[in-house]
Amino acid sequence: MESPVGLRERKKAATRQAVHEATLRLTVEHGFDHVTVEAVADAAGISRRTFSNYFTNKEDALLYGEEQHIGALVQAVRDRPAEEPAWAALRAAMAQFAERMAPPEREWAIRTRLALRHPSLLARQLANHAALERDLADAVATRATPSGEPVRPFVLAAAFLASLRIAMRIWIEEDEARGPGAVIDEIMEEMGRRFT
Amino acid sequence: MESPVGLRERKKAATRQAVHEATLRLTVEHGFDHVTVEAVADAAGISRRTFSNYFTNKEDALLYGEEQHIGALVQAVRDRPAEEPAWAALRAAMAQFAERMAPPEREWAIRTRLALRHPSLLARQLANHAALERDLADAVATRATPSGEPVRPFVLAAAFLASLRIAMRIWIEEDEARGPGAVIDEIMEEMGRRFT
DNA sequence: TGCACAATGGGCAATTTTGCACATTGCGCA
DNA sequence: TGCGCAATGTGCAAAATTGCCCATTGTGCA
Repeated sequence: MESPVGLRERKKAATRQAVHEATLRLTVEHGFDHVTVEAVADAAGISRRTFSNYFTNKEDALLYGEEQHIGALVQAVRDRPAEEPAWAALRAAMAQFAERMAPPEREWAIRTRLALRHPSLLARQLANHAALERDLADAVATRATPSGEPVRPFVLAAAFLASLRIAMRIWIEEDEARGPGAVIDEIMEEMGRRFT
Repeated sequence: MESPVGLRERKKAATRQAVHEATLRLTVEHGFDHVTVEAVADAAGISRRTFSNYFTNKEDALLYGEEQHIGALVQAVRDRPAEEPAWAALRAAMAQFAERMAPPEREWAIRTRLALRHPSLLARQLANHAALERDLADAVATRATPSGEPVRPFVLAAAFLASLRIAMRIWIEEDEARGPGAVIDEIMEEMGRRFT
């Protein structure tokens, strides 16, 4: 499945991930402004200087995970069989993508959202989101849709991402003890009726 | 208490310790001859080449822990108050030395002893033991003893180490659920009556 | 208002780790 | 008995990490 990556690259990836996670954890715990690069470096077991070798600043380190997820999701869509209809491909990619990551905990999800709501991060997140929407539209552009107008892929991608956001919001707000995947399924199902 | 060691040195020490522990664990599990340097390096998360940067061979890596303990014990004796009598210093050093390391588990101790009983290790262990005896004798040479003949320090050190070996043997063989420290105390007490 | 100071970004050299090549050694098996 | 091969030790260059440096920026306090 994976290409035979050497020790060097594996360690680099592990360090990058560790730095990202340390940044996220400390930010959720203390707030973005109260976390220093030095504290992150300490938590990740590297020097402050080495932090700079991996990320140019805290924002990069913090959003790295999200950007990874975005890339992975887009790739998952691209990897779906070419003949699969657009909406089905999006849902299937989401499903196999979701099962690859640890099930998020409600409390943590809430705190993370709060932590990420920070001025110096918003612009970047907006841009990421736009890029994701564009890439998803790209990835399903050649697939079958109910009617098949040229503009449709963008609408599809937007609807898909909107469903995702809505599902997360509902999951966070509701009391039921079900995972986010279940809510996502529900909303996707509802939204999907309009696009299949 | 500790000198302000930098990140670099701390990491080096950690790696060296990790390599040693990986060597010990794999040796106990599979036997000295069935453990390759490569396997040790993998288990320690470093490359085979880096192993060579820390130890010249498996023997070194395996006996590193023991040699560390030896050094620590000798140092502990040296750190005792100068006016403390010889045997008391040895016992006190042993006590404070023992409480610094994790309480060994019987099964593990047995396996370790067996694993270390290997031709290519024996000579080195003998030498280490002799050195320890010499260093301990040195460390108590200036201290008060019951009669104070010049040769006495060597006898003292030998008796001390013999007590240690006997205590370990008894501890390994007996069924009682007490730690090795208790047995050591008992034997030291008995042996000590002849030297105080 | 201006200064002291912490945080940061990045240049640079020293040190460490890695990957690779090559020679040597010891052992099992044809 | 001799060959094939895995394991090992080591030289070397590339890459990564660290420590130390200094300039810049932002902030709180005198």
